[in-house]
Amino acid sequence: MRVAEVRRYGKYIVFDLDRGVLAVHLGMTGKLLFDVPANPYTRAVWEFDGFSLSLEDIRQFGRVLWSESLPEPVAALGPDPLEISRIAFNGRATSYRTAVKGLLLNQRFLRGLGNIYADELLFRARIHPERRTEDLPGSVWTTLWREMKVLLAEAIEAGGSSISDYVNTAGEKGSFQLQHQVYAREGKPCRRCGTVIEKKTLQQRGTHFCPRCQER
DNA sequence: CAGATCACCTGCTTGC
DNA sequence: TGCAAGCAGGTGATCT
Repeated sequence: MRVAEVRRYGKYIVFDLDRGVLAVHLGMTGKLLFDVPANPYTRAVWEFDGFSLSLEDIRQFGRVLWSESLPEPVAALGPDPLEISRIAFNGRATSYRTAVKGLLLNQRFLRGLGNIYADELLFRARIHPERRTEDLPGSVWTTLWREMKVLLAEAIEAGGSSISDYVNTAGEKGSFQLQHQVYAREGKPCRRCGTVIEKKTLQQRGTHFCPRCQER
């Protein structure tokens, strides 16, 4: 069995094989690591000529899918945030009726945004996370689209956000957590206006925002 | 049917 | 110090 290509597809890592497509989701605590000894959290090991690839996952929220073609849960995901045009973004956004934060986390809307980047994006766009999507004018979607591109580019440049577990395949942490404006900064002053950052639970997710910069 | 809530799992932090 | 409760980069199943 050969791996023809490895690509990212939303939060999935997709392996195109001789036969079929393998998709790995890391969940909250999953890691794909080369050449490490097995431990109690090792969930899978792929042996190649001269090296191995292990999936470690403490909380077991990760998963491995295989199908003759792109597995259905993967194929059902929305467009990639890095690729979507402004027109397409604005067009898709208006077909949902929910809190804007919930929309950003909906992988059928866009594939790949998670809790950290939803919060950071809403802060940059100065949108309150509970604002209803149906109430947001086109200009706001354009702002979200533009800020999303900038935010993700900066986060990728910094190697992502390592809160506790995340590392790349070389075992290295990212540094974007140092640039977070609101995520995990509740009780601290807003870097833009000094107001105390708040945290509340929204749709079961910790949601961080500046009550002044992001008025309802 | 879309949107909201629950459930899954383990480890670490927090508060009494 | 000890222990239980609460919380964590996510999402499929199950409700309303």
